Amino acid sequence: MPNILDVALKAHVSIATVSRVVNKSHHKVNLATQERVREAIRELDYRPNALAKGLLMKKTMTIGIIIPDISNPYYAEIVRGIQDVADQAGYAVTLHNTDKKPEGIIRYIYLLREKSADGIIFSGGIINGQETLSILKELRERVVVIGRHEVDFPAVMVDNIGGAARAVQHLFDIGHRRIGFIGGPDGSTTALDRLTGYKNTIAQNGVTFSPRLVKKGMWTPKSGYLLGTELLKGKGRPTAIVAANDPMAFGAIKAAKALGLVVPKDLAVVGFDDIPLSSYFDPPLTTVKIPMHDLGAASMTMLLNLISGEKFKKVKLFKTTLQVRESTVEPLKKADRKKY
Amino acid sequence: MPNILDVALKAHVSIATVSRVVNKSHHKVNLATQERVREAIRELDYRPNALAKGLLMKKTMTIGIIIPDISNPYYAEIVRGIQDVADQAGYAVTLHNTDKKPEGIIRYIYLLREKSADGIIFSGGIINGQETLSILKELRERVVVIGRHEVDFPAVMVDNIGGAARAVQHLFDIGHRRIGFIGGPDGSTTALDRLTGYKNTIAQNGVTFSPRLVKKGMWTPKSGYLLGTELLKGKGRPTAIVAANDPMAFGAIKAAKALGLVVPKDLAVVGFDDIPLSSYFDPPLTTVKIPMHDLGAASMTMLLNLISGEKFKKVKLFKTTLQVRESTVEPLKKADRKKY
DNA sequence: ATGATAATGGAAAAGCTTTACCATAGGGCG
DNA sequence: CGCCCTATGGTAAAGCTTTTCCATTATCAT
Repeated sequence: MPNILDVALKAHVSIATVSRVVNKSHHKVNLATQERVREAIRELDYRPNALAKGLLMKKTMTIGIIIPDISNPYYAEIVRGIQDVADQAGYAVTLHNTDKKPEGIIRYIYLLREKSADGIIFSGGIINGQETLSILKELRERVVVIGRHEVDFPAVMVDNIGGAARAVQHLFDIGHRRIGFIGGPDGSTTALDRLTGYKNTIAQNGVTFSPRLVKKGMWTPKSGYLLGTELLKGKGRPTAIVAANDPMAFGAIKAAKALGLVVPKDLAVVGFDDIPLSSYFDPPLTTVKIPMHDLGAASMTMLLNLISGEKFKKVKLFKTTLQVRESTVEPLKKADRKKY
Repeated sequence: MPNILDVALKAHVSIATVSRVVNKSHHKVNLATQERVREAIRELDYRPNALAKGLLMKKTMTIGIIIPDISNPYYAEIVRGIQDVADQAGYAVTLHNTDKKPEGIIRYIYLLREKSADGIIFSGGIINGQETLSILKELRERVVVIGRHEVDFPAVMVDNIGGAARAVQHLFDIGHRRIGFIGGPDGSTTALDRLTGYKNTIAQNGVTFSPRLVKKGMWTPKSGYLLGTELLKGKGRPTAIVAANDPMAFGAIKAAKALGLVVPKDLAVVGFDDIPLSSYFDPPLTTVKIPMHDLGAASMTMLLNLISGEKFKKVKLFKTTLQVRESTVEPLKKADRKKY
């Protein structure tokens, strides 16, 4: 690979001049000289070495994303949002999945630090423990977090509590009283918030919380199926189920069908996230819509602000909306749908 | 951030000694000295700067992935496979989406070259044009391609032609003669191969190709719905449809239902890929299973071989298998299922 | 014609690591 | 007791860029 000296030699100028041409320095360079340099660059197919540049400038134009699992559509969509903004701004993105290895987060933080990443975006998983915090402290000005508020970094938040509340209230509104909940795994704040919204709302409607009606899933359709079956086979079966994400809702619906129940007549089901496939399901899934792409985009925008040192609001909250479809109610006329 | 000199000073040794301790050089270092160095490293929380290291060693332990769109579950799964292997081997991964910008590929190749990536994995999208090829030529020994064979790089292949053939043959076997096809967009070799398999197989079964029965989709459920509607509304409607991926199959099934058709009685539908949700759909989707995770893992393994200079087989072909479910046939007993 | 100023080009340092090569000191052996 | 070898540690170069100061040249004006 040619370096700047090769170019300088070929164009019969100094490396300083080459750099000035490449970086459009305000320091003036004779037009003819510029052309000579550009010609040499073209012939050699020269590109400045980003490693050397990064080393000197303390800027790598690279940020890291740390998420549990890219094959989860929820995170895939967030990552896409991040990338769209990052790419626009000239930043490259490295991706790191933390699941299947508990020590993942710390390892990746160190890795990113070694590689001089300009910033980090976290989503999901668990941030805690003294070690993680102390490591993060050093990077404070370069971290944005999605979906958690208990750590004092800039954050993009989702109203999960409110979303779950709306889902549950919707079920009460259409007459349900025994409402099951298929949540996420321990340690996920998203899962916790969604559960909190559920608890709050049943209490508000004068129903006592029954631990039997609450299960902890693993975000997968399979766990939705398994836990849905448990919920529906036990005595005092719920007439409605809220699942903490759409794939688990699909699993629960499958479980209901396997038991001969008809959705929504015998069992109403509400999901969470509104992944692209949810409206194509049969029945189309009522779900709490999360603007995943926007979440990602907003977090990257924040990080950009952080890097450039601009002032900005440290917390951005995204509202959730309930998409009412046919897994909770028989098809409605448009006019009626509005009230939810 | 502390550097190696800070450590050396603190431990009262030279930087060479520090490096020896850090990199476990065979050059021996007094045990007491080692401990002093390690102590200093711990106190300063020192980590070697990967930029400087990469610059010197010409090795960055980073590879790039260039794909059309991470929010497509097909690619998300491939990326996960790549990452699992890469992570194991200590490599970080940068991700680049090419859709929505035709010049994407070239831009990312240059970017990766600037950043001294140790290798690149391509999947999907279109590689052609003189410029792209000439750029790639310089990188020849560091590129692995997934799903295309017309360029002379090491490749991980999928038997898309055979898969489509099996899907179509299955439909013939259960009595269908008018079989529609919802393919992918122009320029996608995957889409092309799947179409070829379709064409071959209808010909083998003595049916003449009818352009009317073939549509070009965009991989999305929406395009499946739209094109499914077109297919089913026209005269001489097909009794079966093969979709080039699962989301489009879901769309087509929704279209059928909207028209009052029952799947599989009035219309049989086969998808492609077998994404996790496919078996949870209603009816569970018959589909050509692609081992996406393995595809990604295999490509990264190849790239690792390429990097280490080991000999390896330059082309790895993955077979596809037909998952027969209830979108083509009423539930079968296990024994019967075998024959497909 | 000469001095001053503007226009342009160059040299060198900093950023951080690894490693080949060199230097030193101490111990063992003759 | 002196020499040599071995064990250990140090020095310096290479890898490539950007940018700050300097230096040079040429042109213009007096």
